[in-house]
Formats: sequence, C-alpha cells, structure tokens
Amino acid sequence: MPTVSTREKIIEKADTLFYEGGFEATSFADIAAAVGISRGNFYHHFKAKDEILDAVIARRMDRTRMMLDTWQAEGAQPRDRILSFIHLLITNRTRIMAFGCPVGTLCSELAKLEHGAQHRAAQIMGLFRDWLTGQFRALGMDQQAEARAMHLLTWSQGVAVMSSAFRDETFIEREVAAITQWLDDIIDDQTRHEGRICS
Amino acid sequence: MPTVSTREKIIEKADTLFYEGGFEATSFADIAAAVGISRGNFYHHFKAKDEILDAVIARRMDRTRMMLDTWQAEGAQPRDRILSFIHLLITNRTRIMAFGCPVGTLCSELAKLEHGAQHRAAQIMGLFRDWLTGQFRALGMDQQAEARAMHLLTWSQGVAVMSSAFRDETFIEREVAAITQWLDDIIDDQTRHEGRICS
DNA sequence: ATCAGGTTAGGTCAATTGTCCTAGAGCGTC
DNA sequence: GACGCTCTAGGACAATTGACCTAACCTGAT
Repeated sequence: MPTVSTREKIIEKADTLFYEGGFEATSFADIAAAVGISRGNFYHHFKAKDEILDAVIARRMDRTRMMLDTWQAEGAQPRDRILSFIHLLITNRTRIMAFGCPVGTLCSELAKLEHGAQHRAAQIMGLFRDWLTGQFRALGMDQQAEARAMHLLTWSQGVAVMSSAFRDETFIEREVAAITQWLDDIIDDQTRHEGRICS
Repeated sequence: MPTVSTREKIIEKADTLFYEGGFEATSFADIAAAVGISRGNFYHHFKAKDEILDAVIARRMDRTRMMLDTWQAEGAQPRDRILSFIHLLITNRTRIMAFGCPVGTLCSELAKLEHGAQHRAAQIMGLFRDWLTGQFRALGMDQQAEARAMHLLTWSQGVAVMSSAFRDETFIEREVAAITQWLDDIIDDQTRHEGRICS
C-alpha cells in the first residue's frame, strides 16, 4: 500500500502543520520535509497547494463526523453527548492555548485570504452546529435548539481565542465549569417548563 | 510634515492590510504600493517587517486607549459604557464578518507563527479586559468584575469568529441582543443583592 | 551659494515560494 | 526478458520574498 500510505501521510502532516503554523505560512517544503519525501514527489500527489487544503478539509470533515458518531453512540443522554463536546476544550487545552481552535482559526485565516475554500472550512463548523442542534432538540428545546447550539459553539470559540491570547490554562477550566453550569441551568429550566405544560 | 506624514501613512496602511489580509500574507510591496511609495523608501522608515508590526500594535494600543477614554467620558453610567463596547459588534459588523476581530485574529495568527510580538498583541485585549473590569467594579461587582469582563470579551470573540465563518449578519444582531440581555440580568441581580445586604 | 540632514527612488542580493519536467527505480503482467 | 504502470528523486523555472545599498532629491540653516 505505498500509494495510499504516502498520500495519507502527506494529508496527515499537512493537517498538523496547517493547524500549528497556519495554511499560508506552511510551504510545500515544510510538508515534504515532515513526511520525508522530496518536493518533486510531492507534486505527483498534489498538483497545487489548494488541492492539499481541500484534502485536509475533507479529512477533517470525515474525522469530525466519526467523532460525532462516537459521541452519539457513547453518550447515553443528550446531556452526556453535549458534555463530550464541551470536554474537547479540556482534552485539547494545551494545543488550543498554543494554536487556537483548529476549525475556528482555519475559517478566520481563509476569510482573510479570501480563499475559495473558506466556505467548505465553515462546513466543519456546520457539522458541530447541526449535531449540537440535534442534541438540544432531543432535550425538547425545539424552537431554541439551533440558537443554543450556536451559543455553545460561540462560547467555545471565544474560549479558544481568549485562552490562546492570554495563555491561561485555569481560564479554560473555569469557562468549562461555567459552560457546564449554563447547560444544566437550561436543562433544569426546560424540564420545569415541560412540567408546567403537562400538569 | 513629510517625515511624520509618510511614516504615519505607512503605519496606517499596514494596519489596514494586516487586518484585512493578515500579517504574514502582507508583504513590503503590498504596503508600499498601498501608500504609493517605492520599496526602497520603505526601508528608510522600517528596517525590518517586525518593526512595522511593532508600530501597528503600538498604534492600535493608542487608538484603543483613546476609544476607551471616549467611552469613559461619554457614558453617564457603567451600563452605557459597557454598551458602547458591545455596540462595536454592530458598528463594525461588515468588517468583522469579512475579516474577524482585529485584535483576536492578530493574536491567533501571531500565536501560530510563534511570533515574539504575540504577547504585546494580547496586551490590546488586556486593555479591554481591564477597562471592562473597571466598569463591572463600578457596578459593585467587586469579586466577579474581572470574570465578567472576561466573559463579555470571550462572548464577543466567539461572535466575531462565528459570524465570520457563517457570514451571517442577523447572527450578530441576535447575539448583541442576547449579550445586552445578559448584561441587564446581572445588573438586576446585582441591585437585588445589594438591597438584600443593605436592608 | 553652500552645506548638512532627512527623505526618496531605483536597483541588487540571496533565499524561498509554488509550479513543473525529466529520468529512473520498483513491481506486476504478459 | 520486455512492457506498462505507479511512485520517487532531483532539479529547473519564474516569481516573490525580506533585506540592503547607493545615488539622487528636497529643504532649511548658514
């Protein structure tokens, strides 16, 4: 499996380098050196830099879908599944403090570059939005489901930016606690509201 | 005033270009062309690219301080002053949707580049944090003042990233309404709490 | 008029960029 | 063995990058 392996390794390394150093600042030579192949060989797999970006975005889409499916299967209740998402901030806190959120920073950079792939990068964010919307809808918050999914996403993106700016690890932990509190508050509010309607 | 004028024009144009296109993606030639001078002339004013970045950050610090001073003078009450900050999202919504928040995106980019100026870029964010902390403290929220300033900043940064990703103008308006609601809620909560203590 | 200082233009420099080509190595099939 | 295919290496290519130099220019003081 030499074909698939090398191509996959290129995409994997490019993914990491795009995240840690940014798309624009990462060159062909950087990726080729990281993979351990020549720059000439690189062109055999990807004719242009935009093609690597497309492949990286596609890979991130796939992996995001897989992660969401895992959370869907593992979490017994919608609250547990949403907590899986929130817990991403803790799990990846070191990398988030150093490089920000992979999705958010890519969207921001491509927006500045007026790159055509910005729309597809935003679709990764859309995956989280739609999945979270489904969770809030499962909690009975039909009308407010998407708004709350967006609020949770917005909050998370803010935490990523702020923790990266101030390099404060305790900030992430405090915010995760606050987000969890907010989640439980609206769940409590929802169950009370349902009780008022039913009874 | 040829000296100051040209140098100021360079910093001003560089500021705009760094914001709209990013620091790394903006070249000497881009700035020189925007100002209308030769590249050689450029080097007389700034020996290295990092020097322009330093000047741009210093300029943003100054202008931020001036803006905060204006808000401090214009706003009769802390609530009005905080609303001035929140209203930035509305005033600059077109540019925020296209290029994100000037402060947040610069911090993120410099973090990825592991640039030494990242710390000073974060100080601009610190100006907002400290000023907002002062406003919440003026509202009597001594212990929670900084946490609430950070929360407001975090929320705003999240709105900037999300509105830029999805290019949704109505999202900004809805979030500004939600932030305003949150502000009035904690102010109400604070006045109730004060009444309980005093009476 | 002369001179000094700050300012500007144009051009050079090595290094790096993304793109592209060619020659050949490896390997399975006929 | 001969052929075809994918994969690889090494380099060439023009364009652009940040950095730097030198020769003029302007302006005001002497």
